[in-house]
Amino acid sequence: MPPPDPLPGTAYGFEKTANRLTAPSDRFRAAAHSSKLIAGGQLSDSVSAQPSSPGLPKGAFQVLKVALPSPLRRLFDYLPAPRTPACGWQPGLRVRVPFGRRDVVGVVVSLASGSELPSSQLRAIGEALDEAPLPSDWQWLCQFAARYYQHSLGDTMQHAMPARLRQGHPMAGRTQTLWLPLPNDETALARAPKQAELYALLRQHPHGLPGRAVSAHGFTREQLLALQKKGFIQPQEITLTAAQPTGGSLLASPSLPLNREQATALSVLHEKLDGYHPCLLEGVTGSGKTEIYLQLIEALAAKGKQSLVLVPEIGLTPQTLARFKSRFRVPVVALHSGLTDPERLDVWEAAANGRALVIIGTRSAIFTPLANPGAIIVDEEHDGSYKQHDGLRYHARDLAVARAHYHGIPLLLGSATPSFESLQQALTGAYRHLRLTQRPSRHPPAKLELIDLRHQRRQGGLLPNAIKAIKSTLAAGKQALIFINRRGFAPSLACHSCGWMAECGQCDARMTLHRQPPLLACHHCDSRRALPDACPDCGSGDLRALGSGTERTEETLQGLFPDTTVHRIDRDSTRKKESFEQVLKEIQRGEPCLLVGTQMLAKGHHLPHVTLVVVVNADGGLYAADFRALEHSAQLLEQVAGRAGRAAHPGRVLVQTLHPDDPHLGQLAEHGYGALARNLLEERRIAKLPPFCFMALLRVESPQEQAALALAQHAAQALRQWLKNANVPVRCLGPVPAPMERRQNRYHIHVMITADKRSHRHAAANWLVQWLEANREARKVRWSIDIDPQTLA
DNA sequence: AGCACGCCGACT
DNA sequence: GTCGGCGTGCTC
Repeated sequence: MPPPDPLPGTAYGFEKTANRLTAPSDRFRAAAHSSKLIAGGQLSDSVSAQPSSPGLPKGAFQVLKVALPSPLRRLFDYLPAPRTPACGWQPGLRVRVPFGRRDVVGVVVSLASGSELPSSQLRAIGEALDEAPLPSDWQWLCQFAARYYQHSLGDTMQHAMPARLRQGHPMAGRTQTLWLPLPNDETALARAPKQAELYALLRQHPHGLPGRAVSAHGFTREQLLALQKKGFIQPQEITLTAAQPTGGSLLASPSLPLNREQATALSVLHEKLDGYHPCLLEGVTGSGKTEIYLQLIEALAAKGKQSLVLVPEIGLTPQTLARFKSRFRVPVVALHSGLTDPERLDVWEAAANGRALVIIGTRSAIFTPLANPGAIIVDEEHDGSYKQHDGLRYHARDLAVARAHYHGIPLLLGSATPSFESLQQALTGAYRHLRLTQRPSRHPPAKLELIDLRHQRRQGGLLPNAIKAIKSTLAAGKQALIFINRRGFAPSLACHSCGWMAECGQCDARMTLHRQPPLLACHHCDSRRALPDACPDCGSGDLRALGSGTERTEETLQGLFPDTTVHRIDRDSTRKKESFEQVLKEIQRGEPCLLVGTQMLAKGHHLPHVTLVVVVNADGGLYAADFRALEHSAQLLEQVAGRAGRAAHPGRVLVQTLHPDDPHLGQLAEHGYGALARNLLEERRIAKLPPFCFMALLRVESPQEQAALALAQHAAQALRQWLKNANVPVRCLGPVPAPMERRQNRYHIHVMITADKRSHRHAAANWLVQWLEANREARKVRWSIDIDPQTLA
């Protein structure tokens, strides 16, 4: 049976709680039904939080609907715990409940007067974990994300809260024991030399030392307790906070002077610091986008408002952080992978209660609650790391749009190479469009020089002309960056006698040849194999490496330039923590050297001494099946090219290609990303591809190809039937095998859904998910739905 | 997702 | 005789 009403608001009792979760701004109420919420189109009613009649149920409620950490897309009814929390029962309370035969942490979503189940089947909440609900903006965002991405609300909430809260730890700030010295007669410690030593140490710290520092000095807990017993010291519990308010002026260091473009952009932003104002800041590499962010943050901080800054995964470097922290005297906190769980909770709390004025983080930071939201800034908004590729498959940039709208605050999307979604919004005027075209160095961005790979000998993937250019760059005392998008020594190993190729046993992929250490590795699963001495098929010893990866190019260059340092920078070479930072520091010192690396090098890093960039092969995205491949490839090329000549020296960018006549590549080389992007947008419009349509992708996977295919087929069939009957204008394609059908011995099948309107796509995706949840066959096969998929792989 | 229950194969 | 494989089903 098809599920009931797939259109607005059946899941999660959403309407019931929406009234408690509506935006603080009145503007939101007015706009809720008509505004463009997410890049690229109208927000459907069915996705928004609908303001509804206020108030809790009139009669005495009897049950609490709780979101639990489970993939099940529904809420569970519970009776109240014996003890009522200080705030009374209300949505947003974290609770511990019995679930099956274990105890789990959940969040109360709504109160109801009764349950569909007889009360004899209901269990009581174990306890409320907090005395006040979780922040309402956080609740709203979880609700929104769960609905928009068709994900379990409980699971979404688990994902969106810090691990400590997920595990049921109390919200109260982290405490630490400080040991304070008391005045006493130390001669009494003559017979306890260790204790005397410890006492002396603490005397030097009249404000106390934390226990950890004491043990770091080599003292034991027993010694501390002995001293306490004798009245020499006393412990003090203090609450640690991520951000201590700091007095005095806002800025720790002065703002930088702005050029005219920057000043114009900033004054436009300053005009509207209140209300939802989405804005695309399209600025070429080195045009000073960060300075705009900093001065916008400054203006908001002056009014006591918080700024949430999202940066790409690899963008959250100590340097970026230092730049923000050293500018402001106000509390700046960062959410990065290096934090411990308690530290993360600290940051969360500091943001939730308004103590932290600047919050910087990667993708998941979009779920940080804000007490006084001022603006959301998404740096490098086109970056792929904003999209989560498993579980809750959210796009942090899109949630940022939704959130800025909800709060009624400005949204600033910055990029040198904007995503087509954001660019289209800017071109239609839905977003304000600010452009920065000047670089402080006054050099125009280096043009790409295409060089023909066909019919030419190459060494380590490099053409003679490229090698010549590298040579003269080194001779001039500069650095060159060689960009290859392939790790390892060579992308494959082949037998020249019989044509055998090293293939992964678990994936439809070739194995990559590595030299350090020597082995064959699959880059799509974790399988690796020893290097064969001879061809496993024909026994020939004539095995050859095909193509070049970073290792091979590094080796070739080291051979060609034995007196020059060659740094290889990829996931393999920088596996050890800190080593990347170390190498970057050395590079920034400016000795002539060569950098060979993957994407890691392409993005964001300041490499002032690089004057030559060589792209070993630009063809990766040119003729790929994925309709976004060209967009991503153009972004990457433009970003790499931006590494050349950032400081006082003009740069060159050599792009090796098998298709020097390709019109897209030609346009990128001649007129830059902006021109190509605008052109490709027209192609997308004609082909009715995003951002001119809305997609959802059903992925089905199973170790048995037939099982995956059968489910996908039945799902597609059922959906088509429903679309026809309900007269919903949505297209359904497939099932088709995924581009790499077999990965880790699992077969991947896709069904694609496209619609002209977001609301129609939402209705179809929602129906499909409910059909799958109710389907027995679907329980045996793994499936997931990807809303706004970024890649079709 | 967990975590049971349940019914068939090789082992102390 | 049991330990344990993963199929099936449930969680308010």
